[in-house]
Amino acid sequence: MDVHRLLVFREIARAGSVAGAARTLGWTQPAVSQHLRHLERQAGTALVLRRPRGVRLTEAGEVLLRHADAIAVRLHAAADDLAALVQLREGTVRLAAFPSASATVVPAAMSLLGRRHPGVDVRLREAEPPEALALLAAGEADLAVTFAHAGQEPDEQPGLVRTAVGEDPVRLVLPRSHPHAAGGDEPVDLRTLAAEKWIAGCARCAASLLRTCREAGFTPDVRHGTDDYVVTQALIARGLGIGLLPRLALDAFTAPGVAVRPAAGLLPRTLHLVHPREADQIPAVRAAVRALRDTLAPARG
Amino acid sequence: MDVHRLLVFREIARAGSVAGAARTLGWTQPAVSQHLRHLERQAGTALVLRRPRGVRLTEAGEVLLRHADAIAVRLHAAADDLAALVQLREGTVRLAAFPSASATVVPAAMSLLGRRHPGVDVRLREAEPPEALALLAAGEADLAVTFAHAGQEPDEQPGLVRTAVGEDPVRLVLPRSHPHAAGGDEPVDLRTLAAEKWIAGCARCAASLLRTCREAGFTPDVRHGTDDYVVTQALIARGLGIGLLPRLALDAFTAPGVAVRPAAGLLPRTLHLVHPREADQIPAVRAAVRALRDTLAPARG
DNA sequence: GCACGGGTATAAGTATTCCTTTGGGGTCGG
DNA sequence: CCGACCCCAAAGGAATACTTATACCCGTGC
Repeated sequence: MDVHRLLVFREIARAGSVAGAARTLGWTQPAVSQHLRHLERQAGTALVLRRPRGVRLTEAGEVLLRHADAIAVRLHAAADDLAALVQLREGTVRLAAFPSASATVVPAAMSLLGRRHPGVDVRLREAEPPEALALLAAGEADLAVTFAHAGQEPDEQPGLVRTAVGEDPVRLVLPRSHPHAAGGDEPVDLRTLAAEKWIAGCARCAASLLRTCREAGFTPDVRHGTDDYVVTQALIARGLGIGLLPRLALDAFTAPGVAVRPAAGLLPRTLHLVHPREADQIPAVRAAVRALRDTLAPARG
Repeated sequence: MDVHRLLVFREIARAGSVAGAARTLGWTQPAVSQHLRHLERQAGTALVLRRPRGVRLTEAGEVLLRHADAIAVRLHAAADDLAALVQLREGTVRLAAFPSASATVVPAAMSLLGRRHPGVDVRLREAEPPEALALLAAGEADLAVTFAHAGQEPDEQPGLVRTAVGEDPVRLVLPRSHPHAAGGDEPVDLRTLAAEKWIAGCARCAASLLRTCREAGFTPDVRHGTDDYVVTQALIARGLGIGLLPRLALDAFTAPGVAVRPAAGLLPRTLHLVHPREADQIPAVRAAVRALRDTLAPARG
C-alpha cells in the first residue's frame, strides 16, 4: 500500500475526476491515471467507477478515502509541529553550567532567550565541567557551559564540539586586613606572597594555582581546598589563607571581609560552550548558543 | 514532508540506528542515510544525534516519530479493511431485479451467496428492467437482473455491460375451462387461438405478444394489460382472456384456476446480468454475479 | 449526423529519483 | 593497534515517475 498513491487517490476523490486531480496537482492526466491503476492493482479491487463526467468511488474507495484523509491530517500536524520547533515557537534546551556561571551570565542569557523566543523552555542543571560533559555524552543535556584554565587542555570528548566564548580573568583574594588589601587596580607581585597560606579550588583550579606560583618562582603552601567560592571567601575573610578566584565567582558573590586585587601573571580561564556535534542543527540549541554568546561577549577580555 | 521518508525514519527510530533500519528494510546503509538526510533538510532541524553505537532522537525526532507511528497504524488499518473487502469477509451489493426473478432465482442466489460469503451483505430492490438500468446509471445499484424478449434489442446504456445468463421460456396460460386446457406437453398451435381475447403484460411483453401472433398469422385482440403476473392469472382464471407468461413468473405463482401449456412459436425471453463496466473488478459484485450465474445455469434452455 | 469538449486509458520516451557501490572518518573493545 | 561497527559522501546503474502522443467513450450542440 503506497502512501503517495493514497494521497493522489485522495485528490482524485476530492476533485471527482482523474483530470481534476491532475490539475490540482499540476501534473498531466495520465500520471494520475497510472497512480490510480497501480493503487487498484495493489488493492485488488476497483476503487472508482469511471463515469462520463468523472469517477465515482466504490465501497472500497470510500473506505480507503477515510484512511487517506486521516493520514493527510496527521501529515499536516507533523509539519505544523516541526514548524513550531523550527520557528522556535516551542522547544526545550537542557543546559548544564558550572556554578559561578549559573549564578551570573547563564540567568542573564536565559532571560535574553526568553525575551527573544518566549516559547522556548530552558532547563538548567548545575554541573562542574567534567560532569557537564558526562551529561552531554549521556544525552541528558543539550548544551554545556564549561571552562578551562589557561594552559590546560580541556578533555576532548568524542562527538562533542567546543567553542570558546570568552575569558574570565582570575583575581587575587585577600583578607581585608592583609597588607596588600589596599592598592586598587595596581597588579600585585605574586612573589611577595610566597610565604602565605593558600586555599585551592577544584582539582583543575588547584593545578592552575600551582602552575602560576611555580612560574612566579615558588611553591604555594596549600592548606585548604574547596570548590565553593563562598566557602573560599569565608576562610579568607577569617584570615585562614589567601586564594585566587575568577571574576564570575566574585560577580556572583564577594564576601564583605575580603579584598580583591589583580596580580601579575594570573592567567584567565577560558569559557566554553560544548554540545553534541550536530546539535547546532537544532533550532532551540542554536538559539540558546546565540543568547549565551551575546551575553558573554561583553564579558570577553 | 515526504511520507515514505517518514516511514523510513520510523524504522530508524525503531532500530536505533541507520544501519539497523537498513537491515530490516533489506537496503544498504547509505540508502537509509540519504533518506534521513533529505528528511532533516526538509524538516529544517536535526532529527537524530549520531552517537557511537547508533542514533538518538532529538526532540523534533520524537515529535515526528509519534506522527509517523500514527500514520503507519492508519496504513495498516487501510490494508486490513481492503483485504476484508477483497476476501469477501465484508462488502455490500445493491441488486436490482425484476419481480418474477426477485421471487424465484434471486432469493436462491442470495442464499447461495450468503452461504459462500457470510460477510457479504446483499440489498435487493425490485425494479423492471428500464428502472433497473436507471438505478445502475445513477449509481444506486451495483448489479441488475433484467430480461429481453427474443427479437427485441435491449436498450444499450453506455458504460454498462450486459451478459446473457439464461433463457426463460414463455408459456400459454388458459382458463382451466378452456378447450385447450388439457393436452399436457403437446405444443398448442397458436393459430387456433386467433379469436381469443388476450391479456398483455408490460410494454415490451405486449410487443412480444403482438410479434408472436403476427408470425402466427393473426393480430391478437388485447383486452387488458397488466405487469402483474398474479393479476394476469386472476383475469385468466375468471375467463376474461388468455395470455402468455414466462416460466419464472409461473414458478413464482400459478393460480389454481389456470392451465399452462407450451405453444409452437413462443420465443423465450433472455435473462441478463447488467453492471457498470468495471464493476466486475469489485469482489462483492463478482461474487454476486457468480452466485446468480450458478443459480440460473440449471434454468438455462 | 458529425465535430467538439469533457472524460477515460494505453504505449513509449525522457527525467528524475532511488538504491547500490565504493571509499573514508570516527569510536569502542580485544 | 587492529577489527568491528557505526556514520557520511560521491558516483553510477536501475527502477520509478511523469510527459508526450494517441485512441476510445460519452454527452452536447451546430
